[in-house]
Amino acid sequence: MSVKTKLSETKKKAKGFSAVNIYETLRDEILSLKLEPSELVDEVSLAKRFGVSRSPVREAMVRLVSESLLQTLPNKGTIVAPLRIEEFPQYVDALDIVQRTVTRLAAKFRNADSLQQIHIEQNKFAECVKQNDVLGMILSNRDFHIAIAKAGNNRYLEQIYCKLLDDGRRSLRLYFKSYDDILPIEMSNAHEHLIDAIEAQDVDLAERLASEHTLEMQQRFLD
Amino acid sequence: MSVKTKLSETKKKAKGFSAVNIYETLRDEILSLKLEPSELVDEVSLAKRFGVSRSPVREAMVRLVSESLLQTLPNKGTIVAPLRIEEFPQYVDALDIVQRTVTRLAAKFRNADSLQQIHIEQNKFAECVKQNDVLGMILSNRDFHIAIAKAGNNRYLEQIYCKLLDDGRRSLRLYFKSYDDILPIEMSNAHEHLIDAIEAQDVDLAERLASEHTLEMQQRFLD
DNA sequence: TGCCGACAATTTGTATACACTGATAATTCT
DNA sequence: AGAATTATCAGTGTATACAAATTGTCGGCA
Repeated sequence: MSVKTKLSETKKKAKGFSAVNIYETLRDEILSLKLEPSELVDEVSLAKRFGVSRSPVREAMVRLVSESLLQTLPNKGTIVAPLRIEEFPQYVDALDIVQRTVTRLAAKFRNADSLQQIHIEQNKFAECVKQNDVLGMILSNRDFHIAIAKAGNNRYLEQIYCKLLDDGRRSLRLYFKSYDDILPIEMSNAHEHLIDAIEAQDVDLAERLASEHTLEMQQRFLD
Repeated sequence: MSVKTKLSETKKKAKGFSAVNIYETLRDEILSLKLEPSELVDEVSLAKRFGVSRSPVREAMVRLVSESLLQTLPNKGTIVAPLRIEEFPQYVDALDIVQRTVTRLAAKFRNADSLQQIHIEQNKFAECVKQNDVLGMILSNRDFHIAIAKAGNNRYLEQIYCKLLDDGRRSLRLYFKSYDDILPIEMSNAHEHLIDAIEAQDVDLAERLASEHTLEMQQRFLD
């Protein structure tokens, strides 16, 4: 919502706007499960929907395929990448490792700027939880952890972490959907503790809290 | 070389062949520094070079941009992603962490199949070193480590690791170029020791050797 | 000489037309 | 009726034509 309005208000149609717009819209719809996993998407309908030709649609789709958010079945069409819940344990293992690493680095290298940014994101997150805004919560949770990763001062790890977090958005969405999108208010607490550890530069505690945060999520998911 | 011939021999022009072919060719040329960092590439020359229209070229380029191997300067053209050597320490840090993790996992979960695959890749690597084939060595070094990652049984980490290794191919190429492409014969030894540790399921030793392997490379690079 | 404006050239972004391929439906033959 | 064959179709892959935007250049003029 925010991205779309911001861009479309600045200029109705800058040169390379369509493709990016379509890409971001589709990506968001895939990650928020507005488009269901394994759902068929085809170029002509999307072109009609966005009021453009197939070219920009195709460009967006190529990008999404290269990010494994779409999947082309040769001579059968293109589908939203299936959500393989059986891979969830593997996913959590990977996330845990990377999350511990970046959080530890954050505790080591955080400075005034990055700490402030982390606080800002945490406030957004808390607000979403309070208002029971699931989609917003999932997004701001991601942004919160990315702010931490940025504090760790390693672009490569940050990027890896970002991709992993985005990969997990669909699973999170699925999880909360199964609970009628009701958010437990105490969700913010874990984040607060994490911030404290980072602020105090207690690297070991930060890493442990990050790990517990992940494993707790996994525990809740497996039911 | 091998990829191109293999594909073109199977079918002269299968349906979606051009775009993939162009993508793989360009990707290989970028990672092997046949295309220089920051070099300008434009769609029409590539289309002429590959004897196709702009469409498949564009598709390939979109993919490469999304993988950060190309970079589009708005209204100025597209260039090969610059090689930021100042980011090399960050890169090595990230690689070290991931490499230690996947190698440790490999030592834990390796089985007969994966061990055999690791041996096969190591043999290829040794052969390249013996013949002083730098490009082949860089590739088979990557394949060797990926074989190890596969043994670790985590698709997510494997993918992350693969991307990191590919990102490093240009730096490696640059390094050996500066030494007139002469390979030290003892390069295979480190790999052999690593294999032994994995075979013996000595997770700590495997992790330590992996780390030493990385740091040694970093040391040699910084001169 | 130095500055300004128009115009040409380059390059990307988008639209559209055509071709090919595999799948499914329809039809025919036994 | 059942199997095989043909026809149709949906969808993507590729080619080409056109539009938009920016850079640089060239001429003119103070």
